[in-house]
Amino acid sequence: MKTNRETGTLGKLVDVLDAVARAEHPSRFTDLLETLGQPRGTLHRHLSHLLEEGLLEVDNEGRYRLGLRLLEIASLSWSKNDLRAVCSPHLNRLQHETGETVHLGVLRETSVIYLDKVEGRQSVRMYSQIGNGSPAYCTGVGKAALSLVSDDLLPALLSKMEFHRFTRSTLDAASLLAEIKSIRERGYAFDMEEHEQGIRCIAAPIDARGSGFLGAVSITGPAYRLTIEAMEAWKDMICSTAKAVEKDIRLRLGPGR
Amino acid sequence: MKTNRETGTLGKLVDVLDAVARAEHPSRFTDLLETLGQPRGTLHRHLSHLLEEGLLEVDNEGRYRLGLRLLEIASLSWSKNDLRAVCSPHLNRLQHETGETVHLGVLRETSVIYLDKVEGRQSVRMYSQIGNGSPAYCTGVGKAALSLVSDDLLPALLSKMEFHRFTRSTLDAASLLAEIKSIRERGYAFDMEEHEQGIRCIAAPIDARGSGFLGAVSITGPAYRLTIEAMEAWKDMICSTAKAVEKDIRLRLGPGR
DNA sequence: GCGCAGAGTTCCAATATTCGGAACGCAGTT
DNA sequence: AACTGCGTTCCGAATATTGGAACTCTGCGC
Repeated sequence: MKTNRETGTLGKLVDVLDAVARAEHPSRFTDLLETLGQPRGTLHRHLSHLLEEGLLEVDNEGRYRLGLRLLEIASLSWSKNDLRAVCSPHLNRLQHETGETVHLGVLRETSVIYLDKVEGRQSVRMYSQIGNGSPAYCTGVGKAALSLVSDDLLPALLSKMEFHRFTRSTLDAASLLAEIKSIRERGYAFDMEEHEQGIRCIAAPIDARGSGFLGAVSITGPAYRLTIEAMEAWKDMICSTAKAVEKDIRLRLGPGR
Repeated sequence: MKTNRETGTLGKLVDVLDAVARAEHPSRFTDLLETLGQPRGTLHRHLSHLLEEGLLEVDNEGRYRLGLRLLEIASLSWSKNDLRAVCSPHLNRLQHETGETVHLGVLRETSVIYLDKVEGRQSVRMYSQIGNGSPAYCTGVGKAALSLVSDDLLPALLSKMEFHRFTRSTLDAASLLAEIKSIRERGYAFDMEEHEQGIRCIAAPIDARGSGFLGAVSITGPAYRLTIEAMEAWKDMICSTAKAVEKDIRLRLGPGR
């Protein structure tokens, strides 16, 4: 369980945050002791420091939760995200023209992090949230973004993935590579209920390498509305949206100091 | 600029995060050097560690931004927040019955942090405000929450506030205390365009001391719709919502392990 | 009431990290 | 070629972290 990074104290502190974040229930001291394998004294000091900085909170029964300070900082991170800001009007337009839920996500290692979302009017409640990480290999946004990864980096990335079979249609390691090739040819990606049964999606990649991101926009909805025909009808719209975003990014990054 | 906390290394690292978060534009090495007053070598190491952990990102022009990792962690923090979860259905109902935007916020020191928001109109759930901190003394949610603070803690809290006059109606230190007293009597708070010209709000306090929070729900909207009459008509609804939330919290906290 | 077990806190000498001044590299300028 | 702004690397000294162990405080069972 010892991740070997060269980040000294910070690494261990982040480990603590992570353990608290991932835990199913609010963690008690002893739970963390076991999860992290840090010595008692050390863990205790880590916890008090994190508490004092507001990154963690503890209730009167000694259960640790993530602190509000994190929300506060992350909210700033979100509001200042360039890619998100550039995409915002495009997402709204896409939502308006299709009536379905529209997402913006970026690739981070082997998962997708959703940066923004505009919900459809007729919103069937789907679980997807801003900041949420989902596996790249079984989401439209993820596969579209993966299609931008260059061939020399791809194998390393794929080898880091753990392929869990969420539905009957979830791809495995072998078929993913083929899928990526065909996404490159088509220029857009489908998610045919590969992550969640009954939920489909069509996504187009956004190459924002210049600003350090590979991402995608997607249109998501229930399978009975996102028929093959509907998706065919929208493919040009979503691809041109992605292109428009890429252009906006170049414009903003070029002159903008 | 040396904040004297006893959090050793962590304190300095958080300072760096904070500096990057607060900066108007993405910061360069030298900017941070000046803002933080840390020695070159030290700052350099701090930055590389934060980079390696994904808490910061740097573009090819050496400008630092907050990393996505923060969004990811904060999203977990948000989704697991008990108060938020308990309130969610109540907020939806309130939004539905009034048609206006509904907020949930909690008090953190002298500011309010918004935990959730249900927007009027297309029920687009935006992250925008969530996590955002606003001053407590000039927002409905803030003043309602302040009304729950006990008299012996209040002076210390008030003395930490900086009263900035956002609009003609923004309260100052003197009037805030009187206002808090009358909120206690009434049981709910108004924001009569005290933070933003043309925006009003009515809020009811939520006492979740048991789980460590003081908060409030609010209904926000333009002054021309939130007339005195409209707010009068909603006061019972919002107060009973707050009471219902408090009851739900007790239920959930009591038996809940 | 007594003692035991579990959970959390405090202590402190040994050690590994951090600190921070100074020197170095590397553009782009004059 | 010398200069200046910007960032990186180095290394002895200073300091924070480490982690074992002892201590406290419950609550529980006998």
